[in-house]
Amino acid sequence: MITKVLYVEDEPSLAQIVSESLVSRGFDVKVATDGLLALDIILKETFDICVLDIMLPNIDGYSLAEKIVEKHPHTPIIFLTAKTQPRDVIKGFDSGGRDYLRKPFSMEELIVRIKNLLSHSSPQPTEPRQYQLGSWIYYPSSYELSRNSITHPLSERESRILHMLCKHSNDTCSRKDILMEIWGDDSFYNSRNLDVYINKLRKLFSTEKSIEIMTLKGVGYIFKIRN
Amino acid sequence: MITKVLYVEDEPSLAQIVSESLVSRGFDVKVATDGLLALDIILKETFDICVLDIMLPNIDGYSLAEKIVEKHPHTPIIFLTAKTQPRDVIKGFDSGGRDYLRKPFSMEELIVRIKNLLSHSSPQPTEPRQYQLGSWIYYPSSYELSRNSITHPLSERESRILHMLCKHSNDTCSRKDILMEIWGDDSFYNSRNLDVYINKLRKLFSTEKSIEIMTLKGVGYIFKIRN
DNA sequence: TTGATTTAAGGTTAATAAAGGTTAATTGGG
DNA sequence: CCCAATTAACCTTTATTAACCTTAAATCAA
Repeated sequence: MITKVLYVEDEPSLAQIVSESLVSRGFDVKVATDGLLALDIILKETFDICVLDIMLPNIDGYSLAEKIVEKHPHTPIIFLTAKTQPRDVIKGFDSGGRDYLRKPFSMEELIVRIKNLLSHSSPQPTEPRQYQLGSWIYYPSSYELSRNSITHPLSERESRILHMLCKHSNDTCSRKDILMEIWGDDSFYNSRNLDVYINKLRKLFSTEKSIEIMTLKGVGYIFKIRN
Repeated sequence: MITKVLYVEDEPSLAQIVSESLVSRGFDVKVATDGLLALDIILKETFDICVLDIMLPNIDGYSLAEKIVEKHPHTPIIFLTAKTQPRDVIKGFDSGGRDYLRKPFSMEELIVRIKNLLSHSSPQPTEPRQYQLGSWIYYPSSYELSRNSITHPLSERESRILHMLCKHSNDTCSRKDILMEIWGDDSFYNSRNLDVYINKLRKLFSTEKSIEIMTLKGVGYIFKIRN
């Protein structure tokens, strides 16, 4: 498989030479020349690895790294920068970087470090397009459940909550995380809103012996799927 | 858990200062001053991470790295060396290194790179997924006990306390540790809360002759499992 | 030294508080 | 008006606190 690299560097001549060099070695490189542009790209596309300069227009590399980790925790990030102080290196690792290479650098070294990270980073767990939930099949993208060629549409809330439970099936899914993810706010903590949806989902799966939404009081839920 | 570091460096003054610095940060450091000695050590002991100089008496760091990878493929290796040429770096990664730091280096940077490798390459010591407790089987991840195909769900508190007892079965488990682990606070020391749960667990296992939660007054509990 | 007494640690049970469940009514945007 | 989303009212379960009891180690008296 071809490796997709996001390379963020604001100095055009450097950007071009490094990018060409990576392409010539078989990488599929996307170059962004400023932080805000890079942010747009990472929200839309996924990459196998990101190579970031730190001093960038609009958003610095550290903040960019944090955003990347937030969205794709398994994508390794290498900083490539003229900042050579230990505290910069530490900041780089703290913001989620997995390697830090000082300018000037050798292209050979960059390549070998990229390969090192790629070969030792856990492969991105690819998100399934559908989930087998007992006798139902759940399609998150179309907000529906189907069984024996009949489909049951889910509302937006129902589907997003179910999707979140599916992504963490057989593992704890905290009430707070669900509230933050679905409503972007956990001051809902006292509201019964989430409970209403859990109740709906439980009713939906009430006939499925292998499916259970278990409550962990004070913590959250476990969506149990037995085989 | 304390992190065991093997540090191989033939220059005594550097070896001492780096080793002291690692120890002061809570690492358990073993220093070897030549390659052959280091080889002996890695054949007998296991480490969480190895930090290697390259130019060493008897066996060079690259060969040592290869030996380490052969025996413990998951133990990350950092090279720490005065050799600064790109081809040396490449050789380092080729021989199984996972990072390469040039001398002179900052102690802070070494620490942060060690932590980075440890946090991204830990094949966690696999913990049992189930425990045989008399005629019950306990599944910590699903918060349930099962016996003869009937399952008994445990509440969050019940399960976490039982899990902790299981992890230390036939060994003392201090009251304070349980309070800290479950409630994150041992000012509960005077509260009867933990006792209430111990009481529930005892009732659960009251019919099991081979299981006993024994009290060590002023200390804690021993969860005895006889075979 | 020995047996009684004190006392701190833990055990037991019930009551209370907090978190969550359920159902129905209300809200608010197409 | 319709329907998903939310709020409200009330119910159930689990966690915590309270009150009182038991036990065993430590202290004390003879």
